[in-house]
Amino acid sequence: MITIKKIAQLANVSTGTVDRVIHNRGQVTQENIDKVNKIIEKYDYKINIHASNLALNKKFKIAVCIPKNNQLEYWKLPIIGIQRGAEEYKNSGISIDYFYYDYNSLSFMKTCGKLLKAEFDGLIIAPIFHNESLFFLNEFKKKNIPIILIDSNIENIPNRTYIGQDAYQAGVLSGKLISIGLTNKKVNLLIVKINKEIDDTSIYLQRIKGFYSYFENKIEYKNYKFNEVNIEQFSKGKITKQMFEGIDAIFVPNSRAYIIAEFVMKNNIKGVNIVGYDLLEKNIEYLNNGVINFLINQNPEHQGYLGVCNLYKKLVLKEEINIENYMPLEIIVKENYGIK
Amino acid sequence: MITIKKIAQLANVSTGTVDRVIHNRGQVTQENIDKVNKIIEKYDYKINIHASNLALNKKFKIAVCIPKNNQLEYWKLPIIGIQRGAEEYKNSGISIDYFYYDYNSLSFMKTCGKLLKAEFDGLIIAPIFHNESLFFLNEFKKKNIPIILIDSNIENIPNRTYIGQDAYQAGVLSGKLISIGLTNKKVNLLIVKINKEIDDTSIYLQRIKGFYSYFENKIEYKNYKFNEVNIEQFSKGKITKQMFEGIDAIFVPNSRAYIIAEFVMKNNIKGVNIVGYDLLEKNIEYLNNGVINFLINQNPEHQGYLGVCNLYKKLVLKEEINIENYMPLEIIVKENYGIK
DNA sequence: TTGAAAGCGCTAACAC
DNA sequence: GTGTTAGCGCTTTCAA
Repeated sequence: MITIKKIAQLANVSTGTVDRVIHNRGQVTQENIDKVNKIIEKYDYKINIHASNLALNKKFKIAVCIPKNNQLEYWKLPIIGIQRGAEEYKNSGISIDYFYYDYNSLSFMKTCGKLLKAEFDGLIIAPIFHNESLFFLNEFKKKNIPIILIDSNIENIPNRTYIGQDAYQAGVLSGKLISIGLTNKKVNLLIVKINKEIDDTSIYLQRIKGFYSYFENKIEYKNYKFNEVNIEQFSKGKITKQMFEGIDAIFVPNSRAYIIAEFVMKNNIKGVNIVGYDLLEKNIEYLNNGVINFLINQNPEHQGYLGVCNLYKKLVLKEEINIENYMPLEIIVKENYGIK
Repeated sequence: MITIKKIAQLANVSTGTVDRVIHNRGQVTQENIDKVNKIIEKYDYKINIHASNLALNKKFKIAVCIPKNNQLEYWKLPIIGIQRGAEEYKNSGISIDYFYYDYNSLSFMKTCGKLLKAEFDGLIIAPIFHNESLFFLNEFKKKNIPIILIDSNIENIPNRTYIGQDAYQAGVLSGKLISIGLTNKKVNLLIVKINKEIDDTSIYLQRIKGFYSYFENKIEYKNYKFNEVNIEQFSKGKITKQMFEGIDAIFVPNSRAYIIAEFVMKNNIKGVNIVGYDLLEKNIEYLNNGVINFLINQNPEHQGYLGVCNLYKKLVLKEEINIENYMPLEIIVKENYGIK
């Protein structure tokens, strides 16, 4: 392994000059630039990361901006992953600051405002609210730091990294899963949209789009009928038994399938397939007792962990990172849940 | 962040003494040991990995011992993952030496013999052959280096790391998958064992065990009948049409489901569910045209990648690594194949 | 049993 | 434009 010192000797220049060439700091004649680059190439010089980081003696601060997790079970999971990553890389100069927001756009914007004033070297953010995110991400860009989006994707942000599900494809898959085992001549599907105040997050809409697309232009599904109902999350009373009359299968495009499963179980409704998302405790409960057939997991814990790993790679190892990291679409049934 | 120098000042000793305490090198009075440890604790001293590695100036060699991949499509995949890891950590002093073996126990032992004489700091090995592996792993242990098993597990080796599938549970899952959509009163299942010369690898046997266990003691499956056939891999002629008479579903406990799928398709046999393992090209082909219903993926690429990551963590970052890393049991259907 | 000091390879400030 | 050099924090050798 050749070092800067050796390169300097071979090129008849000083280590300072070699360093300037390597980092494009300018102030070197073209002649010397060429000389040094030739040697670098010839001997396949690779920077010694340890020496570099020691000399830089820089600590890296990562800001994490995601929903508060004390109310939302789902959002505990990315945190767990992030903490695992933090633990792993703490001796390499990585530290983490958390910026939580409540699950509404106002709080999101406030937190982003704080973030604008803060100092950090990398950002992991769950950009739940599309337009607001678009605005702030463009602001953050000016800080010229690596930005990692988890959970929700925002395109059109140059040079950002996305870690999460391909929401559209996740919808397609749910279409497949829901149609497994449906052998009736006529099939009635129910899509249940269980919303918070605003839940037009792009993930949600794309899943529904993907779901429908699965059935498009396939003759074997020409007798499928699709019904949609909207339910407010906190008014379970609005769920009625008649919604389920004649229904063969139910698709819940967010993590709240357990609300439907609960109703189905209590009212002893038989023979409906339920497909939903995310491994919340209650979802798992109904998966285990057979009310929910399939859950699609987007591995939020791993998303968080990968977020930290990617920033470690970028900041410490100085490597390029992928622009897009889609999580595998994990199909979860009772028998493969919890295998680590 | 406190440094060794500061600790030395605070304890009124030299940096050498602090270093001796930190690394338990002995040659220090109990009094000084206590003094230094107290300060370390008080200020939560963490070693600076970069400085440490720079001073050690050590390069780490990883030996990789897996089947040759020019004939075996499957074994290309761990290599891809390993190469990805190698690329990622090459500037941190990690390099990789490959030791390939042919898929038979003699070649495996020969290669292990070479390995015994070689010098390296960490080992990634696919211990396909159980007894042979048991012997050699115990020999490798004497080198006192971290050992990572991928693909196949060997228990009873103290302090080794396993990265791979929980084969038993993978069998259980295939039981579940095969019974999806089977609504007949009487069900005939066929287990097709397609063997190489010796294919009593533990993975294979455990999958079959897990498969049967899924149906045990469940009344809803009391009308299931199980049939087994053995086929030599290279004598496809032995597959006969009558094997499939009255059969509702077929379980192939290794990666060769495509052989059955091919026969089923050519002979226009309808209405059998096929469940198999691994995303070989041919398996995917039959998954895509609907002959194979489910494939269970054990993510061999990721196994390789994780192997390198784990050794990086252990050797470079000096962190403890998990003893067991089970891959999630990925259920693959057409709609979620290839999402990265 | 201890301390002093050189050196790992790179960075960056400073002097020329 | 270029060279010199101190210093990042740790390891290890050597002398005491």
